[in-house]
Amino acid sequence: MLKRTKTCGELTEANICDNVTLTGWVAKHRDLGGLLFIDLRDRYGKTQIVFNEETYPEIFKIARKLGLEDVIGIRGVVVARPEGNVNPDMVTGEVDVEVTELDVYNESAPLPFDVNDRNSANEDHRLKYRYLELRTAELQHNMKVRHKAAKATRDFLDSNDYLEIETPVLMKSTPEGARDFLVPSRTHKHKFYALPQSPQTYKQLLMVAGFDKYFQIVKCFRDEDFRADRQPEFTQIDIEGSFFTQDDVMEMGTSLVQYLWKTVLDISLPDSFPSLSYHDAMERFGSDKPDTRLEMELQEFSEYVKQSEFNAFKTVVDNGGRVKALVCPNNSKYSRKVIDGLTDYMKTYFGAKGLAWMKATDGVLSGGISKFFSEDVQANIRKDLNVNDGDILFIIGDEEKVVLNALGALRLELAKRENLIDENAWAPLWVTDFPLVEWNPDNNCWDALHHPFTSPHPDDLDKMDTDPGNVRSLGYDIVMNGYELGGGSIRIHQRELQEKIFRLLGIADDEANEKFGFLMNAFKYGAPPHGGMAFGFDRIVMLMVHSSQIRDVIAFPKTTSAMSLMDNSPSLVDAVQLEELALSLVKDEPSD
RNA sequence: GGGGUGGUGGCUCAAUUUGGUUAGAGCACCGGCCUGUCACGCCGGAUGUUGCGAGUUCGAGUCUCGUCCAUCCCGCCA
Repeated sequence: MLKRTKTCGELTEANICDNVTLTGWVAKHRDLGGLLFIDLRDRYGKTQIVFNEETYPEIFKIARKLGLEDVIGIRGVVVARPEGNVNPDMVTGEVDVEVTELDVYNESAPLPFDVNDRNSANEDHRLKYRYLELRTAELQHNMKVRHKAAKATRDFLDSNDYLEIETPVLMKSTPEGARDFLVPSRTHKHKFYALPQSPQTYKQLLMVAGFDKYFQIVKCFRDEDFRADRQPEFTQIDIEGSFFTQDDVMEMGTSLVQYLWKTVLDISLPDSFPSLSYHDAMERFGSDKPDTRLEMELQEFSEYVKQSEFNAFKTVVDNGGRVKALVCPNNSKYSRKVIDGLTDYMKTYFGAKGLAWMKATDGVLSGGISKFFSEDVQANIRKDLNVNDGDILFIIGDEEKVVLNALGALRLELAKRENLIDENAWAPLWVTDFPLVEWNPDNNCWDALHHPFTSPHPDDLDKMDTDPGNVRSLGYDIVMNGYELGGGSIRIHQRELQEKIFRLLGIADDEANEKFGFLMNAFKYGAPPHGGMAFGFDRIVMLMVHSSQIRDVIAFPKTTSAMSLMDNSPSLVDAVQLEELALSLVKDEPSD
């Protein structure tokens, strides 16, 4: 085998006359008759190699048969390209390698798609041949960025005295939170491990063990339904520290994100990130992960409703509901048909009962529900909400949750339509003061908003028994461009408080003991106050490469139905395997 | 669990307002020509169970129903 002396991405005119050996893939083949050009590609770039029938007829004959993606090695001489034939678009465009020796290592079958063009096939097809898609320039780049981000993470945390400690992948199943992936135990029949949804309990135990600064870049697994930014297995940067306050964690998280963006992208993020309470984020942006690259905010509208004749909204306000509005430019684009489309979107996905609107033109509000508002009220609306001619107001009235949720989604939809988001901007922020628990009307119980180990806010402890819905937690999320990059909390480190929370969440004492007894026990033996957070590593890299799908930054991702199209997993297993595990399959119930 | 979009040679797409000859084109592949190409060019060739299954019809890529897969979204994801 020819051992390469150079890569395909480094030869320049400085190398002219050098004898070099290159290895790589045939990326392009241009046969001019007695002269043949091949673009040879490896991880580092492309180099044009030349075969000449006159000088090396034997080699030429073989080279002529080469096809796309054949793997070859060549020895040759670096020569300057003739005048006028330099390719300024290629790093190596000033030189050719005239081939004097050729080895063919592997001939490629006709390709399922063009690896020079990621758009040359549908995604399911590319996923089936993911190892080919990974040859594309885009995915090669994404994997490099992912590597750099992982290395920068380790460098940063290492230099701040964090220890990377691995935790088990086979662990105890807990039904709280997301659905677990289960792994049957052979040696303990009828028992199962679970794959971790996160190493949460382990890292807390590491705090008890005295590893006061821990981190891990770790795979996590959640068996829920998937999205463009959610895969069944994903990677977290998991971090925890002892004697940390919320500010300590947020400071560390800010520094890490700044370091990552600086190191990987050479981008300087602001010295400090803005911080919004959950309440303000919901009121102003209709989201707990607001995209603050966009200024448009939800505006209070109940006052004007009270002064109007619009009974549908008046009833909403009288019944304790909310009415809020968005002001959007370019009202001429919003024909009846377009507005109907938006209304459908609001109704179908966000439970809104409708979408009211008014247009501002020639100094008045017109159309939609404008006739229900007197001239004076209209004037106030225009002044207070800063409405200009050419704007359109969208208004939703409903119970609070629906209003905020729907308008939050509409805000993003309008931003997309109006192109209001600067794609090159970075808008990091913290969201704090999350509610500790949330009422679950289906099961008639309180659910932890973050997780059951999150500490309540010390100022709200007195409300724990009387008004749990208004107890804030010491939980926080970090948000970037409308994506939740990560989140965490100060944890409970006292057995008594933890027991109290479990009871609030409707987890009986013996159940809590069975599931989390090991953690509660650990708290008996000197547990330091501690807290931390976890970042969605895939999402960080996704944002860094300006993608909107984490599949783009995972080497071998799964589909939205959690299948791997390349190796066809999940798949059936042998009866023998099942027998060993003491498992038997239930016949599929006919659906419906 | 629900909604939207899509599925036609190896790949990307096309096939004129419910339908009508032999389902076309580009890329890739095979053969031939071509000594400065870099989206090389030119000539020729091979390639189709229109995702799958029913139905309507004299006739279905096209219409109806079901189903599978992909994708985006809602629910879900402590």
